[in-house]
Amino acid sequence: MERKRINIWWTRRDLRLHDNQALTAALSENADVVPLFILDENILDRSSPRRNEFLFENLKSLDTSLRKRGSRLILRKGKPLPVLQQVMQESGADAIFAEEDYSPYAKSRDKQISEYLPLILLPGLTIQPLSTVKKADGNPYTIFTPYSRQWEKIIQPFKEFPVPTQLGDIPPISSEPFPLSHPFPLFPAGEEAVQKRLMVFLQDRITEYSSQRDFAAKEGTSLLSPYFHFGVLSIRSAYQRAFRRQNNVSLPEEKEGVEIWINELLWREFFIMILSEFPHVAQGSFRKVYERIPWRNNEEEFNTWKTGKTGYPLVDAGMRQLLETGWMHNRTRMVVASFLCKDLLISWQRGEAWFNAQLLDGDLAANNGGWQWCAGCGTDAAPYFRVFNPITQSKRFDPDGEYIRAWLPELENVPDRYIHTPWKMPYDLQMESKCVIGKDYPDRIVEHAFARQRALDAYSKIKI
DNA sequence: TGAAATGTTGGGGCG
DNA sequence: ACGCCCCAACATTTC
Repeated sequence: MERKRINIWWTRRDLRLHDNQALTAALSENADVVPLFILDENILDRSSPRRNEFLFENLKSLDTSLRKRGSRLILRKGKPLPVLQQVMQESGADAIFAEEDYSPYAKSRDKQISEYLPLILLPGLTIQPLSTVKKADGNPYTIFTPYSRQWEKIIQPFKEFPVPTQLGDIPPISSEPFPLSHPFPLFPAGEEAVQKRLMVFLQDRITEYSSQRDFAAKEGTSLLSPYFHFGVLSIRSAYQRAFRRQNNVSLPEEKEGVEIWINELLWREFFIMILSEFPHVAQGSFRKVYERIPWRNNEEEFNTWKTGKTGYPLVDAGMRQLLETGWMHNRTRMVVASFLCKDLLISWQRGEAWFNAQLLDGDLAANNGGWQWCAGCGTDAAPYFRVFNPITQSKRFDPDGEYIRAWLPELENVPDRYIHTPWKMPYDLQMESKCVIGKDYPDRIVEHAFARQRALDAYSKIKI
């Protein structure tokens, strides 16, 4: 009798059992599957302790789901190639199945492994495989709008891959213990939790996404990004369900909410494509000329930005939300990024590195794309003269100062009238609100009108 | 997915 | 009735 096939399901950024093409392929021909995750120092050391913990939480959850199906997650530490060689040998596996990842490190890693081992890559990191969305001449898009039009034109209805009911026997091989980690109150780990979150969002909030998403204090966004980063939630499932939801709402503003949310998924896909096609963006500006911006890079000012002590309430609230929770509202991300690049003239790469060190959803493609967009040096970038006014943004998107007060307790008693501009408070009111400027809350690090002009001057110097 | 500066229009107050 | 001024509201241009 012929021996049963054994396949390794090497999970990397697809920590899920639902809609998983790589896992489905590993299970074909009735094979036994060895679920494997490799703790790769190349990645873990360059990531952040907090994001690693979030990863570990999700690994534990994946292990639990696998155990319910008579399997388990094998955890190994080390460099991927030798680890895979070892596990192949120990388990007698025939092939390795994994979801394709388009980031530079992942591509070179997988290419090297393919030279030695039967590694089969399958799509799933994006809604459509990257290679399908190209310009008529075969070149990649570099501008979002035509890219998204083409994307929508060629997308076909698809079936989600079902959750496997059982994964076969696992050979008696060893596994590392799971590293210590703690739960994140805002982002409960695991597929079950995220499925529920998606359902609630689609049911209750997505139709108001267009009108609510920019208000920093509200829960107007989906809060799904950390799950998308690790593939705990399938981007395809999320897209498909949102798309179906769009077809059963009737009011135009509700349709718009869904449409705009789907558009955000396409931005993600766009930036993954950009990083894949133009990997030099990980090293510097997409457009070379922007390497010449005369950044000031003042270390002290960079520190006040990181710790949320710039004296601009909305900026500081955002930075403290990031520091405390590992997440920041998207509107504030744009505001703090504009403030760093334009008002402080500190290199977008410094900001990118800090975000990457703090964010649970920190993702090279999206983070890099977002920062280059804000700095105005990217593919489909904001024009260099687009400088956010931190006060105007504050009044517009946190009108009652609810978000500001949530993250800046020292402004708790500042009256509404001064919540966006506490430095304008008369001294006796500062005393009364227990918020003396320069003592309880810092004075502005720089005056915006001056900083704006300075940024315009600096940027215009490098114009061709 | 901006903001500020500048230009235009139109209504109301007023001599 | 008329012209003039002021200014808000909106539109356009510029950075």
